Amino acid sequence: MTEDARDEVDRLVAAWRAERPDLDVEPLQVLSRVSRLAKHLDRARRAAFAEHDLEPWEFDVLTALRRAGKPYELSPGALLRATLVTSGTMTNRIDRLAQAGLVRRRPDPEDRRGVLVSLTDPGLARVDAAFADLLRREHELLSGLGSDDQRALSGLLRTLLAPFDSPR
Amino acid sequence: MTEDARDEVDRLVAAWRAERPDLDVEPLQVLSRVSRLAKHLDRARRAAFAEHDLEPWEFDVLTALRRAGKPYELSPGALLRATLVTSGTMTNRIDRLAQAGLVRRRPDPEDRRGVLVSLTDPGLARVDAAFADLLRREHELLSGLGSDDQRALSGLLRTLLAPFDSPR
DNA sequence: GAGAGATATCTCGATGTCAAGACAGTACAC
DNA sequence: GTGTACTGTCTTGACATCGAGATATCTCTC
Repeated sequence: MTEDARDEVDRLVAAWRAERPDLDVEPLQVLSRVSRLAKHLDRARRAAFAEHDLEPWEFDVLTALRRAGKPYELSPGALLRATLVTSGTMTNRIDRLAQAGLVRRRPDPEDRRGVLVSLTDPGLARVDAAFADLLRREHELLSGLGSDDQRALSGLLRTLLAPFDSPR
Repeated sequence: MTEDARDEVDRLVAAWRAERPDLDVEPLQVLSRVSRLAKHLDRARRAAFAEHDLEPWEFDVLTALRRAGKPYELSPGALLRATLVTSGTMTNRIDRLAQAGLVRRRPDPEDRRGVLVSLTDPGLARVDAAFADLLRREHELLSGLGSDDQRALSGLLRTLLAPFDSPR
């Protein structure tokens, strides 16, 4: 029934049970772990990118362009949908990346409201190096789980994520 | 071999496989989902708290105090460890919560460097209302998973989290 | 082909966070 | 007891983000 506290969330849940035995705090077992893990991942990513002189936000934009394939070009709108930030933020990000010489902006020839953002050669090199490094580190973070467990985990997470991604 | 794209991460992984077939991008199946889910959860939480006139950061501090039990009092240092923010951020948060009348600061009688922060009565009422509401919504978010799946998921997440929480 | 509404991007002000460092007080060894 | 290292909190300045609104362009209906 009562498990040992193995991580911070176990302690957190135990504390809630003591204080509010009337509430069902089971959801925290999953969702608090997701939030806390994401916070730790952010920090790990920040450390990984520091070696390549990239901020996490820079990496996010550059990888979206990299994934698009040649000619590594997307609209700001597509980029903000890929990165879950607001339009003001994306404008700002593109400005700074362009200033750093990692991306380039040009008017969309097919839509005069629009703009197209593409990777420069230095941008491509940087993102490829940082991505390889990130994968190496993430592989390590997951070394505590066998591949069956990893598959199970990603499947469960997909179920939770689906209602956010698909609907609408 | 090839699965249908069921969420954004499936699409993301498929795009990477097409662009960089030389890399093992499996870690993204787990870790990108964790990050994206956390981002969506943040938004959901923000919406839930808005009804109680609380920001997520306010909620985080107030719940840490609430969990501590009577007299709902902790040092800033304990609070920042509980919330994973830096000391400057915590000072700022406490200032604003005190100004809003939700917490109170007093000198630590046992350590003259120290300070103790405690919930006021309005603070206690607000956090209890918001927490009950949050649990209701989180329960709903998890309704796609049976209780066995939830247990499996929290177990797997605990394994990933443990190295961050326990080791020194 | 004119008008209404939708879309794409950018601007601007407010805000929360972090990192680094300042400062006061404590603990421990000698 | 004195000196040194450590701890707990706060200050400051830089910065990334958001939200709301502005502008220009496109699309669709009539």
